[in-house]
Amino acid sequence: MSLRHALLGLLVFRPGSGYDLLKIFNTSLGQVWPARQSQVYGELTKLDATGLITVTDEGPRGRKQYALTPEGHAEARRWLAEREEHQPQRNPMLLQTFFLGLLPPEEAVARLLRYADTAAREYDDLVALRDAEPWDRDAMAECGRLVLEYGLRQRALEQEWARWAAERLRERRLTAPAAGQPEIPEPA
Amino acid sequence: MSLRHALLGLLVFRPGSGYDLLKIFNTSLGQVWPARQSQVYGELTKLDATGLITVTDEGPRGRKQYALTPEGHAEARRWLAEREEHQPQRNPMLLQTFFLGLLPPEEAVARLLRYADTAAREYDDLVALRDAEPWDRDAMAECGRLVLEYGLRQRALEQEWARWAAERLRERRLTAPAAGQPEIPEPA
DNA sequence: CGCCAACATGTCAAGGCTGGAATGTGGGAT
DNA sequence: ATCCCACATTCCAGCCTTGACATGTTGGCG
Repeated sequence: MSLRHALLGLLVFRPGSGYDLLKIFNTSLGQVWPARQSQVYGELTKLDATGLITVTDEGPRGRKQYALTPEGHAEARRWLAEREEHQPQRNPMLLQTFFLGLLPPEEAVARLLRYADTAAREYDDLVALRDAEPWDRDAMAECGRLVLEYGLRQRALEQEWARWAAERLRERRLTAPAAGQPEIPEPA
Repeated sequence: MSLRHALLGLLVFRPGSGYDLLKIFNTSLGQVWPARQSQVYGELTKLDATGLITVTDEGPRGRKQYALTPEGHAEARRWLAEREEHQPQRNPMLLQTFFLGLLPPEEAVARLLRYADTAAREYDDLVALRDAEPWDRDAMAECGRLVLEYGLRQRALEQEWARWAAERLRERRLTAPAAGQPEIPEPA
């Protein structure tokens, strides 16, 4: 339930409307904590009802500007101090990798190499982003830079790993031909 | 909705009961796709209702052994061939990192160094696992090894990144004292 | 002046996931 | 013979998330 805390965190910096917050989710924050429109508006309503945030201003198109209440500020502080133990992440790519042995070896290798390519492309995108943005505007940008760096390294890792895995599978195919296990071949 | 496919994938190798499958989720598979008991049993029931799996044997304590039907096999094949685009992962650690600028610098640095320590410990655990297991039993173990390697590299990355980030924050604290942004200090 | 892209919010059904509770059986160790 | 742990399943309330649909406004450009 950390969407709540992401919103509170953003509101510490400055008050904003659902629309404002949403824009942040669609760019930077969404890279580490995706959230849809309906979810953001819904959560804001709840947060308001709970008294953690409050409407401080109403603008043109029914715009409602939210800001933290003292309770909200306290909750943000509490959350930030808290240690969240990190549980395993759901990773579709690794899930498929787990079952890659069910594909014919050439296909499995090809798949891994495609992963590598994708990662390489994403890496380049992030590099471009890194070089385009001014990262010393404020504390949030400062930390955004840290998170971006993580993404960068992650993509590099993904690429190297996928190439390593492909190589390993290829070798295995040559030395140990058939491990006598079920496969999923082409459909008849 | 990939829990469904994880189950189908496992059942390609050998038939099994909910209990059997659950054990796999609690160890290897759960590292890339966590699932609780209630979810596994629920999904098996649905899968059975859909006709993708079927009960092939009933054992002692109401044990039901499931196996793939031809449709289930086809669906597993379909899924494995499919390219799932990977959307951003929710990452609680990075979410907190994003807001680390709200903490006093020393605390932020300490936090990052704790992340590094955790990652280091997890790394060691995975190394132990790597050296304990025989990874050439079958195709599933083979690929499990690939996934483990990913976890290994991931932990190494996390550690290095966290140290890098801590160092960067520390430097910044010395050169550019206050960025004139809101902070969350100690409670009064 | 008219139009459109951006602004701005609300609502809902359906499905996924969590966490807990409830229930009962059987094999092996003592 | 007994006991206990591992085996084994079912159900549920409640929250989170997704993906749509629905609706209306306004500032600025041509």
